[in-house]
Amino acid sequence: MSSLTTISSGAMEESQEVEELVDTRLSLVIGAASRPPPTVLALLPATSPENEAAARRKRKGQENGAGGVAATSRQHSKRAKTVHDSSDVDDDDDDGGDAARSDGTRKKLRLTVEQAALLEESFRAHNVLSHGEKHDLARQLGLKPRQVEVWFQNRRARTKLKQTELDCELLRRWCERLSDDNARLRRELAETLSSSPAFLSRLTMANDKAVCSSCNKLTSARMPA
DNA sequence: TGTGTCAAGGAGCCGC
DNA sequence: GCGGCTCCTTGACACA
Repeated sequence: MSSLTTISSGAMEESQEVEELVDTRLSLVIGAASRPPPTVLALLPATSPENEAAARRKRKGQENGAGGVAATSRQHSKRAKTVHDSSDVDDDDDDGGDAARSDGTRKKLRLTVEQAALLEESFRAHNVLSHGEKHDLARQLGLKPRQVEVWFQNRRARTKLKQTELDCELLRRWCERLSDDNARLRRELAETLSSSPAFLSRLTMANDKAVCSSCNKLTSARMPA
């Protein structure tokens, strides 16, 4: 008798390794029960334009050395714009907000409870402001439009950070669960195989595989071309 | 005094 | 080319 128990081709079309079959097929069954939450799935591609842009920036930053950013004509034009931006706040002269002090240091603006509450409320309504909304809100709050804009930008960043933390946690739990399931199924399979040779034959037959009689492992039944 | 939080500055990207 | 966005960083401030 050969060391390989050859089994004829079965009905299954797939020609994956049986071990793969055990790993993936069974995991998929588990997967159906322990699928990652939608938010995590949405996160998985990790190739959103934003992420890619960030990665590009990071790479570029590294190329230019930590912190040292090459001065390009683009930067110069942007700098000019930024200067304009901070003064775009045409309206609302200095209300003490972020005004620089005479010694060059800047005074930190602390929003009042009322201001923060109103900002939160409008953020919940919609997290991006139109030009008009920004100015209206600024007038209501007695702040500069630029300050309202900055608050929304920072608020969006905080929201995103929170969501990322949440997704990481969900992903971590999902991985743990998959590992547990995988280990359990491996145990169950080993038990089944050792207690039921007939089952093993059916399994291998279905996948055109053979069982090595010495090590009991599954291998391809086909001869190399 | 060390640390966390948060408003603001600045660079770079993208869409119009 | 401009405006608005994100990301990263900085600096002021509160608090243990």
